[in-house]
Amino acid sequence: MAGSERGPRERMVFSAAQLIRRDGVAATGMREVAAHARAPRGSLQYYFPGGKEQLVNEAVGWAGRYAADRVGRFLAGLAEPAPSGLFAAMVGQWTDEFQTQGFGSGCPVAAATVDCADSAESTRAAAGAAFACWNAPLARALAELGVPEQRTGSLATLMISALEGAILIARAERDIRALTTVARELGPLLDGCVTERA
Amino acid sequence: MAGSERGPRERMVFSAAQLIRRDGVAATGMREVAAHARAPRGSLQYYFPGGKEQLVNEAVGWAGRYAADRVGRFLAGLAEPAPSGLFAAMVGQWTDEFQTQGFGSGCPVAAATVDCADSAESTRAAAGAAFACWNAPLARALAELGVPEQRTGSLATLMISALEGAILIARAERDIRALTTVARELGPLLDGCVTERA
DNA sequence: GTCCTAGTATGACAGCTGTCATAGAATCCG
DNA sequence: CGGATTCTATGACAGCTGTCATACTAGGAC
Repeated sequence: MAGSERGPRERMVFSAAQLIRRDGVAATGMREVAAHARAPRGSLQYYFPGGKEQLVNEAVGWAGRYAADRVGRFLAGLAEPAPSGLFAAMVGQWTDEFQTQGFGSGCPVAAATVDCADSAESTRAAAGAAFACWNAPLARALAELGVPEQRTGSLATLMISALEGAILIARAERDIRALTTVARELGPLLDGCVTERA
Repeated sequence: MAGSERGPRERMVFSAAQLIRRDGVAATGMREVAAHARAPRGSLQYYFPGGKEQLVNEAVGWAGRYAADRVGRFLAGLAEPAPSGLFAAMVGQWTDEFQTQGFGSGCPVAAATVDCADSAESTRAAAGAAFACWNAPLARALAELGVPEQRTGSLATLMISALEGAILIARAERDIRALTTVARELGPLLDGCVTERA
């Protein structure tokens, strides 16, 4: 999660995502984003003529694509292929972050949803798209792991739901307990859905 | 969810919870809370000398107690006692709200967590307490439904996680699909944990 | 050289935020 | 009646927000 070589525009989107997932959308200022990205403040209105809403939407979209990409990498890196292992890898990314970086930051898509679902329609739509963008490759991965097609979408939604909720609880409690719990309880269920060998 | 007969202080806490769950903590102003509660603005500093943080914390605490109370009512009103039915009732409360009131508002505890976990330690603690306050009666209810003691806490956490995550997705997509999905997929798993008859 | 464009730099704007100081009403006690 | 307590009213404060207008610099095209 390091970003420094890219252009100022990309750095600002990346920084926006980072600040949003820490403080929420409303508490994240544009001047702050520029400073965090070490980008000139004058470039904000140049790259983002749509204002803060555009910047936030792009940050949310970036986060969705990032999550989607990771699914593929987790699937490829699985020791033994099983849905429970994939879910454990997704959860593990968060337990690792919380244990090494602290509980300061959560999911930027969740933050955008909570802060903008009723106040900025385009941002709400961006968050919806981000979740969909995350769900699709996850469902494909489940299919590859032997889950019958008609359930892959539902199970992917369940996995994302449980993960997002556990992230919330973990941050509130400053304890990864909720994350390890959902991984442990959901894993067997997911594996129980496998009917074919890939 | 109507509050009008109580005193101004309670009305302000209640209004704060409503506004927070709609717009998030940062976007909710104190003047707005007073206006929404039809309470005098001058009373804010009188009832909440701790400022906005105190008001937010009390709203979060109220929400946690409200959720905990509902678990008992759901359990009592269950047609046939099973964990899946309890979970369906919890989910149903949200599908009902979304379908009748729209997707404008989510969970206030989630909003407080997202907005304050890294910026207001006391609010983060209040959110953690709210989740714990919700988890306890839910775990007890599962025990009463025949789930062995050592798993009740874990399953309660899984239920709350999945519900909170599905609320997020539903708001982002403006579709209750995620909620019905988690209820359908998680129900059988929950029932499968029942070993004793109550 | 000039011209054009991409990107940057500032400063100002109105609007809102939470907080505080201070004064005022209302209500009950004795 | 006086007096105390509880609650309300109001105006001001510094600080921050997103946005805009405007002027500037760099770098290449020709």
